[in-house]
Amino acid sequence: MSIQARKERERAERERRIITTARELAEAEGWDAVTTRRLAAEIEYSQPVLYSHFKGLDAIMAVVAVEGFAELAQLLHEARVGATTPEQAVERVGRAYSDFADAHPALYEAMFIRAVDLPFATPQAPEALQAGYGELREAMSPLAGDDNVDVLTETFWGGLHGMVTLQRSRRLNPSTYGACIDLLIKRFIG
Amino acid sequence: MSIQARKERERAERERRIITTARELAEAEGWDAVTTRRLAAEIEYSQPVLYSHFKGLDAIMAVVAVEGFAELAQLLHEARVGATTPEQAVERVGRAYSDFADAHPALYEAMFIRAVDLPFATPQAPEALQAGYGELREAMSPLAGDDNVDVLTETFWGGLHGMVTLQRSRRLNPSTYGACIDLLIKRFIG
DNA sequence: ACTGAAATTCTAGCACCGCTAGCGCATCTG
DNA sequence: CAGATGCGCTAGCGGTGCTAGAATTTCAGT
Repeated sequence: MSIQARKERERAERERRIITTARELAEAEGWDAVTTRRLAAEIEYSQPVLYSHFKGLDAIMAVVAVEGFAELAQLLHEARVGATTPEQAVERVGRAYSDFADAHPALYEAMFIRAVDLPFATPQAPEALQAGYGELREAMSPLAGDDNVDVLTETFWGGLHGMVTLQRSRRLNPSTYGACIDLLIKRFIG
Repeated sequence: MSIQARKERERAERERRIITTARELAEAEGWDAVTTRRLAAEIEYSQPVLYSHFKGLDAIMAVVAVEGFAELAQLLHEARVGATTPEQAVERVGRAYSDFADAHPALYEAMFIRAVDLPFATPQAPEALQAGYGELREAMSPLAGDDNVDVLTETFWGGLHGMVTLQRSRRLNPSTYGACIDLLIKRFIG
């Protein structure tokens, strides 16, 4: 059975290489540069090999997205537990979200702009995604008051997402972006 | 000069037909269905004709987007002037924006998600776009208080845009979407 | 150790994309 | 009526995601 174990291990390694190569390529040159031919050349296999691991290019992007969900969830968690007041928690979480989007634009794109075939607001959603949402929710919860916590969480998330996407597509005045994030947070703390 | 006038008129009509066909096709089947071959077939000319009118497919989408800016600006204006209080103005404008996005998803996509080659937060931006922003700004202005009006306007816009885009890509719980819009507006009125 | 079977990887190709060079025809000018 | 001009066409380039089927490698049974 050792020989089969080796093959499985090598196959898993190749799959990892596909994913990390896709992510690196996307972060370096954007998702448009991540083509099946390019990816295949990069891992030094032929195109059809990709399809023995994934259903298609979208599925590869989805796996990268899930990786991103995990990293974001971790960052949001650290931001939240590092706060001393509920208000500070919201502020830190909001800033962590915005910073993450700025630091990893391609990753953010896979997570929240492209890759529609992932389930989102359901129990079938990836665990890491639910964890990230949970961090946001946990931060908002003490400040909900009469408002429904999920509505509040989704709205705050929507606000952050909107700022992030308008900023990244150069639709906002760049010089006021920071002030906008500040104001958004203020409106959800008050 | 009458013969040349006729030719110019016919050429302008053909250009209009390209634009309206692109928009109709996009609204009916999404922008992915708007290909040069499809568009050419629809207007009953060959592909290269498109390039005698526009630099490329992106330019066609940009023209559709500008059309959308004008329509949105008109809707926002009507919403704003139909209000009796500053708070109601913000509420009506916010709802008009969200309703517009829901009613014309492909148009909204061209305006605020794709088509990056249009100038946005500068004086070179299309007039209709500036007009739309102006309506938003006018609505927010009375409620700015100590906050910078442009920062407030961009932030409110960002919030709306975020809700709209997360909703359209099915990343939100559909049953709470309305409540989220309500809450967002409330947070910017209070 | 050798041969047939099974699994794996490759080459080659499909149908499509945006875009363009350059030919042929229709129209206008002298 | 001949030549020049401009317009729309056919055909093609290099690219895309994806796949059928050949070829190679690896395994299993005698």
